Amino acid sequence: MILDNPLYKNQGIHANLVLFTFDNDKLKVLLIKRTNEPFNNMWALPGGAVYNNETIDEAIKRELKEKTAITNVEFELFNVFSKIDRAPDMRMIGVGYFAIIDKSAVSFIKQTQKTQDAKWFDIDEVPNLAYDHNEMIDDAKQFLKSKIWQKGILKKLFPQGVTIPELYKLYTIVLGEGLDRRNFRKKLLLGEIISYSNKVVKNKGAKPSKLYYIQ
Amino acid sequence: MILDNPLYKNQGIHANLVLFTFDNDKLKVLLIKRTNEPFNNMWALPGGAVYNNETIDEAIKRELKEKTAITNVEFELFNVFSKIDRAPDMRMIGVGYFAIIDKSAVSFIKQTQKTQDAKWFDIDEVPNLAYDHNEMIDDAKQFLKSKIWQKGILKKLFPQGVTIPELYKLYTIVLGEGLDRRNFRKKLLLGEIISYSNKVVKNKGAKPSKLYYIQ
DNA sequence: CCAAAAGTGTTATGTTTACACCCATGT
DNA sequence: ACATGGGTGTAAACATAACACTTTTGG
Repeated sequence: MILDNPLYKNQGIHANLVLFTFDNDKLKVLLIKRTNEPFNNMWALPGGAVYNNETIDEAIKRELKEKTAITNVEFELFNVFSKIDRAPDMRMIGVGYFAIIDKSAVSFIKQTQKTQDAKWFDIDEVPNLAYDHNEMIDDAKQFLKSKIWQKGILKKLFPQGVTIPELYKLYTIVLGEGLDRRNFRKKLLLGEIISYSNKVVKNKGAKPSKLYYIQ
Repeated sequence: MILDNPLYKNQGIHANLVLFTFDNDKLKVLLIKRTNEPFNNMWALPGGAVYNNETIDEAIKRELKEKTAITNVEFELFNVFSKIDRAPDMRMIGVGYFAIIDKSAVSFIKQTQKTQDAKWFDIDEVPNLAYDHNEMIDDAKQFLKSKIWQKGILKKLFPQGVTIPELYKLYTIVLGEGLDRRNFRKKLLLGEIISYSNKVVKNKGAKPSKLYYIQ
């Protein structure tokens, strides 16, 4: 009976992933250049319509693999988007997922078939995107804010270790200015979030930074 | 083109609301007795299929009003459910919303047309429900746990004031045993969550409880 | 030698935890 | 009078906030 009712007909579900990384002191987001209508040739978030034979989680994994060759990403729901006209042609509900991975995935993407279509954009240089994907990214940034003190996020971002100044830049971008550098360091160390690796990283014209591992 | 692809055909979206209240020292959830197939005569969460001419938020409001006459409820997304067979007949994605309201809404429901169909169930006495609604409720309980210290929740639950023992029972149910009564009181008062009303509430065979307002 | 950026410690304030006895009421 | 359940305070541990000078390096 539902099938006959125009109020319910022709609906679909989009699964989209806002995938962040932190590279070269910039917060970046992965975008794909579309090669189909609608929004052909526009940049968009990775993702697409959910198949009938898969869960939304599976759809995200499939789409990400197809379009970027990235696998083994853990992601998390952050919001659902249901404006009536968010997609042309058809009523599509958008389900937004959040993930963050380390910058070594940058080169990984470049090895895929669709290399020319996938690119990391600085979060401040995101162009106009297909659908409501700009809105999704804004929302995901807020979500990141609420999760940034979780060790899990840091482990995913810095599996090879990190310096405190590098972390400080990340937190400044995500949370905004105004963090005290000394208290920041104390929180990371006393809170047992990082531990010293006995290595240092050289800096041009300045004292070397100590390298820490995420605990 | 999407319309012709069996992988995408005949999908729909369910919006469901897990509506909690706290009444008579019990955490309760609102259920509706279904009067249509599928799952005719089974208890279920309020909600239903999202129309093409409304957002999911609007669908929740409409369904709740239709089935319980309750309006002006603030709700929040807590999860999305996408198991392939969660609905018979058709592929339906379920979007779960959370809300909590004060117990005076109990009588409100009884004044509606569908009174015999809507009932508050003690959270420990929820029967087998239609669809995956038991799973949704379990999930919403977890969500409540993460929000229970927010003043907004308490304001919605106790607009007419509350005693500390009553709050203590709520927190014990939601968070589990093991809260220290004196520290609990201190947190509420020093944290400026509640403030004394100069009224008391009588207790049988025991000292009266002070009544507090949520600040 | 100097500019740039990283490293470092103390004090005060607020928050959380642990813990046990007295008080008002109804029967 | 007594059982029931509500009310109350203090000290220790821990977390957060405010605040400025010294050290290492490259040019």
